[in-house]
Amino acid sequence: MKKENDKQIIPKPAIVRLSTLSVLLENLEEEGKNKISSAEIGKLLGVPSHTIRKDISFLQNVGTGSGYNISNLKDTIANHLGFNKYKKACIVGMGRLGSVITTKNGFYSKEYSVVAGFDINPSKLMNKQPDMSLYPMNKLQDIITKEGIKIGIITVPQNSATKVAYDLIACGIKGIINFSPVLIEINRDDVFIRNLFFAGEFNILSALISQYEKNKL
Amino acid sequence: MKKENDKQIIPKPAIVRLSTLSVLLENLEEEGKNKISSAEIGKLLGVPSHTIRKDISFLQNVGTGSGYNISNLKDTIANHLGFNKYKKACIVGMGRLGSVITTKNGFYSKEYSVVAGFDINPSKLMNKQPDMSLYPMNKLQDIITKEGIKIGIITVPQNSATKVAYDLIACGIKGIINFSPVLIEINRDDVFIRNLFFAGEFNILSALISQYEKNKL
DNA sequence: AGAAAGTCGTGAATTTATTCACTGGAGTTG
DNA sequence: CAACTCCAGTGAATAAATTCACGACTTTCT
Repeated sequence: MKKENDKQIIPKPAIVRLSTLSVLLENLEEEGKNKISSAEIGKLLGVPSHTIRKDISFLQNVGTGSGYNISNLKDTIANHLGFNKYKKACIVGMGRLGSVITTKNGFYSKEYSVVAGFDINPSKLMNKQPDMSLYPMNKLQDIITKEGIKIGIITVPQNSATKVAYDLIACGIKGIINFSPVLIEINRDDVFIRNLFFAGEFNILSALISQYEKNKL
Repeated sequence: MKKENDKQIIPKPAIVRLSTLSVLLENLEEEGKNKISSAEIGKLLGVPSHTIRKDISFLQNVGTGSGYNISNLKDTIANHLGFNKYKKACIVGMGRLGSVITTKNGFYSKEYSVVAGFDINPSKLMNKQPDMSLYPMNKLQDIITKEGIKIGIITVPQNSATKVAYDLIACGIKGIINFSPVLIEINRDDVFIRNLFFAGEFNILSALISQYEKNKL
């Protein structure tokens, strides 16, 4: 019932599940719910309850003996996984996609904020968004440094995505959400990229469905 | 050098890597490149070369002894993973996000097509897109059945996302790309969901960066 | 208060995925 | 054409992640 060595490594799949779980907890909290069991969480995440308990056990004890207090659990995950350290992001590419995902609506993150937007095209910089400043590309280094931004979003066309990624990394960005359908080659292990291109997601679903069909025979 | 039992199961992480690889190959092919080695692929995907070779070995032999022919490899992956079976998708929620991701630009998939869009709000159905038909929600079953659609995209607000998901599944959809920040509970193993909500991605990056910082000490 | 039902936490067992290490084919060079 | 280099494929070893099984704590019910 104790945990001394805090440097224990958490399996990457567990990190991903816990990160997703956190979004769920945020919503449940807003709905006024305050308690949840590992079995309920498991159903929502599509994994068995023991996987959830194991994941949470990499953090610290937080269960009450009868379910988890949602608010506590959410805070424990955030603290332990370091969500609170990197809350600001910037986005490069203020075209339609860039504008939409930085508009504060139901799809915008409640916990993070995109504080700066960049574009090569000065006319795009007129798409003023509240709570967000727009800059030309030559301000990249300045703003990222000044604001201490560690996460960048790439919504530029394919042909410039790689260059943008390298620029961001050179400015100290450590995490990238990439919507452009190109893979970015990086030779360092301190920078993380999440590729969200739709073609890839289609492929994955298609493959999973096919595998299921094939294996059930 | 042979592979009889085609029902061998492919590790899920391998499926995801191969699905992503396919997008990469598509791009390289367009650029006129026609050969690539496992080492090069590995750098782009951020994994070691032997992982790539192993992944590809779950398919069938396709290497030439000196690298892979890009076009062959792409076709082998597509055939083996069944990409060709499910090329049509539909989308529910024709708001700004829905409109943007179905606009045929650099972010739109080249290999798949969203053939139908649905929305509760009839006024949204005026956002006419070329190559895509828009319908009210009561046409869901009709169109999905008629077109044989197996993949659905959810871009509706949180409060209706779950219901939409269940409707889609009831209509025979087997794969869902969900942009709404809610987790959808499903009790069947033949339906797959990819959650692309941004808050989750932020959390994941934030956690990965923090873990790196912590473990490197 | 005692019994029963529900739930978490966790070391150990098991399963799954990755990495290793080596074989042999393919292209290249002198 | 012989020697060399590069690279894919793969069974076996290793590492990682998941699952199991059970002890301990909570709440509920009679």
